[in-house]
Amino acid sequence: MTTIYDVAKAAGVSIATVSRVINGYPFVAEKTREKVLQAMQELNYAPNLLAAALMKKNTYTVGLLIPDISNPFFAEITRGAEDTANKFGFNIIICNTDNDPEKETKYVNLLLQKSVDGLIFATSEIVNQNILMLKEKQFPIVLIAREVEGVEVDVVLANNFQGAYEGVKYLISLGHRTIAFVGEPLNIKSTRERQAGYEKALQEAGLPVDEGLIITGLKTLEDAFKATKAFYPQARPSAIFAANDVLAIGVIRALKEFGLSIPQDVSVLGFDDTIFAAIAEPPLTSVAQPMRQMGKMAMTRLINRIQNKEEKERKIVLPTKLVIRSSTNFYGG
Amino acid sequence: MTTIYDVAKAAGVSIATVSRVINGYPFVAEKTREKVLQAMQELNYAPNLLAAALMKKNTYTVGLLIPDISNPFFAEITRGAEDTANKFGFNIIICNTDNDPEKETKYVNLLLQKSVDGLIFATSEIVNQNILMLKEKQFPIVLIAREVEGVEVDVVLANNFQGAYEGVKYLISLGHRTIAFVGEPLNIKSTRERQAGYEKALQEAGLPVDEGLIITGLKTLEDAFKATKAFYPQARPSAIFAANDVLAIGVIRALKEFGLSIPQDVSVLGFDDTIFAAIAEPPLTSVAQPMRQMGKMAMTRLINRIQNKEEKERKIVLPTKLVIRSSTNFYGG
DNA sequence: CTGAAAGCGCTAACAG
DNA sequence: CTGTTAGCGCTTTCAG
Repeated sequence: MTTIYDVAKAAGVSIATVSRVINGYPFVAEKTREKVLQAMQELNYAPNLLAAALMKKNTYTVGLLIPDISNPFFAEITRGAEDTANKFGFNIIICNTDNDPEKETKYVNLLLQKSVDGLIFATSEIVNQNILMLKEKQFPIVLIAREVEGVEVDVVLANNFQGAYEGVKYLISLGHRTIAFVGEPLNIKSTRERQAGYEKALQEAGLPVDEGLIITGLKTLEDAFKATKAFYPQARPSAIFAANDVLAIGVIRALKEFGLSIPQDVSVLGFDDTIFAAIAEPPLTSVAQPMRQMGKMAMTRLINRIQNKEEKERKIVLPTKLVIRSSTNFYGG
Repeated sequence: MTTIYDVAKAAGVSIATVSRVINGYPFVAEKTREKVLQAMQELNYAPNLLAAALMKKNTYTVGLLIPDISNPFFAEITRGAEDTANKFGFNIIICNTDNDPEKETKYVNLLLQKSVDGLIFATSEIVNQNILMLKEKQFPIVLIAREVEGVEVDVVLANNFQGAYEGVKYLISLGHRTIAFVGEPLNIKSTRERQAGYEKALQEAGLPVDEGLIITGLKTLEDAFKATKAFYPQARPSAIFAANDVLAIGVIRALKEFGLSIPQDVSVLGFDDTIFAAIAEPPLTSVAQPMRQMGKMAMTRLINRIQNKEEKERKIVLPTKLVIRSSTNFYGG
């Protein structure tokens, strides 16, 4: 490994001068700079960032804690985050927490020992010890996709309420009057907001909010499949709003087993607009969360915070967008 | 930040001794060890791994270069790799290269400056400068999913030939006699191997290899869709083997537009068994690559290499597995 | 078994 | 504008 000493010797200057040109320090004679630059080139020198970090107190590395990278939703967020990290010369360490607080804590501690400059959490539903601790230390963090109440921290998320509201309004505009809501567990705030948006749209249209049409607590495609098999025969909605794409696919699968056609017999609306929506059969109309954009914003925010700690915490709410494909149609159409 | 000096002072020993207990050095008096441990506890001390790395020459961080984390295939590999990295106390930095050699080079250089202990490449189709350079430096690397000819490096991949062979044999056992092959560009070695497996199965069954039934050079769902629309009417195979799941979905979509039912009219076989296979309609029979396993093996191998550099390079070929779902059926069934 | 001392490769005052 | 000198926080001889 060639070090700053080798360069200094080759260029006939002191290591301080070499350090100055490495870091673009302004008051270096043009001639000296050139000598140094040339020596660096010739020796194929690249500064050891570990050593630099030890003094400078930053590593240009941040951690990204997500439940599971194999979930396309988080993979998209990660892509957005990594792209902008890269743009600013940062790298990201990814950590799959599986929503396990202990795993999360272990990761956080390890990353702190490695002196990462900041952390993005795409994982916590409720405030936890880690976030509190980091917040207290004034360590740069930003939360993504899920809001956490009770602490002032930066957070970026999509407008779940508005997205659901507009999606259901669209179904109503298609002539649907009996619209079911199929969602995840209610302890997730985004589920509650999506449900609220659904109800608001109904109410605004003078339609009743029927408990029998609201099924929540569903986590998997299978759950949605079974729930639909169970509730559809009595309820017979003409449209179903599923609070995420995977649930929507479970719904569709169950409907098909009843011999129904989508969207001729029943319209189905999803949420998230992950890759699943495009792959589904029929391709799913879905409320798109700007996943990459969320990753991008979160990272931008984090880097900002890293470089300028005194900024005030902010909640950034990104708009959703209804992506119309083939799973929705006019009532009776 | 509390340092090793604080602990030493609190425990009434030298920093050398503290360092020894941190690193589990054996010859420390039990009493001393306990004093130190207690001081560490009380001060809530955690060693600065950056400083340690500067001396020890390892960071317990490795880089993972993939084309795109938002591609479920690579996301699965990443999950497998991260899990085992974590198990061994390593972290991974992920890098999306988009198959761009320049981006790759930039990442490699940056990661080297950050002193990562090793690198996994899930990206390179052909030998490139980066790999050659790293190999020459004896820097620990392992390649994954794609074989690269011309260098001796560790590589882990699935048995593409065998997988294709068995998949097509299965179609033949179902009674199919006219089986098409729909694949990616032939400059990708895995495509060539899958095609070879397909041909071997046909030949072994005494079936002709018909050029008109072999379509390659396809990259996207759209490509497969269009290609199928174009070739199906003349060729009329009773089964189609698509060399990956996304292509299979494109094929199915085109077939449905012809008013055909899957698998009653045409059987479709995919490859990879990504999440898409389960989501597809109908759920896809697919040759599964053990993606997580591949990530796991690659990481295991890398860590081995990091800790024991003189090992010999190896090529690890993992078996595939045919996952039968609903897109395949008896000929005429 | 333990401590002193020398560095890992770099940055950051401080003189000059 | 440039060099000297302290470290950053830790590991590792080398004595003892």
